[in-house]
Amino acid sequence: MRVDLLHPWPESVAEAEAVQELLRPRVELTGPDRFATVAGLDVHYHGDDDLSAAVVVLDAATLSVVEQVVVHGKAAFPYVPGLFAFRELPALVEALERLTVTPDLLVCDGYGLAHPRGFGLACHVGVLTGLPALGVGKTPFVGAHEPPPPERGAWSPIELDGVVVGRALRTRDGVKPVYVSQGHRISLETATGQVLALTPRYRLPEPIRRADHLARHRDPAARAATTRSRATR
DNA sequence: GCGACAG
DNA sequence: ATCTTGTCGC
Repeated sequence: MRVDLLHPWPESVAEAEAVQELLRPRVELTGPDRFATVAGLDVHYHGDDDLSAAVVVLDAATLSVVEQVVVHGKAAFPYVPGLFAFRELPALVEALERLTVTPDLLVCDGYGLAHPRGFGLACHVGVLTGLPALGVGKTPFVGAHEPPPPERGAWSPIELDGVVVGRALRTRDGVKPVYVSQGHRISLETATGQVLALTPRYRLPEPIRRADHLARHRDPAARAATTRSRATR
């Protein structure tokens, strides 16, 4: 698939924030509620700057892998809270461009609307691709919420300045919730339903788990070398 | 063995 | 965020 960056790459914090403000109005909060294929996106860091970005496309009904891509690159921006997306976006975009299929929904590791400027990674990736996108965070990052009841499927709203920007969602009985927010072209209700449907077994949705594993174990030779040197030590 | 969790 | 070690449990 083809992806346009839509803006020059920011050289400063101020420019990056301006890009977010510029693109935020393009976010759409409604969209389809059925998806045949779903892609998980994740990035794994090796040291300070080197990273691997993985995209794994699953059949939404069976959760079997349709296609997967991993690319290696460098972080494209310093780490600044709220500007996290700029570190990973170029590598993720390159991985998406190498796909031969176009997924119907992007499941991002991180936040979407639940973000200080309402434009987290899931919104950014969604706007660049034009595809429905949602974000799943592993830790509470912004906003306030009550802990949801302990049963799988239970949720509580995440509020920022009195506005609901996401949900703390229990995907397994008695296990820490995940934090779901809209990225692009999806309702919060649909995003919640999709996360549950994509999480039959573990805490995190299957597409994200697959992408995490792919990014983490990108190079079996390098991993074997690391294991050997640790054993020698 | 893999995943959650401690901290 | 990551790494490392151990325990519990499916």
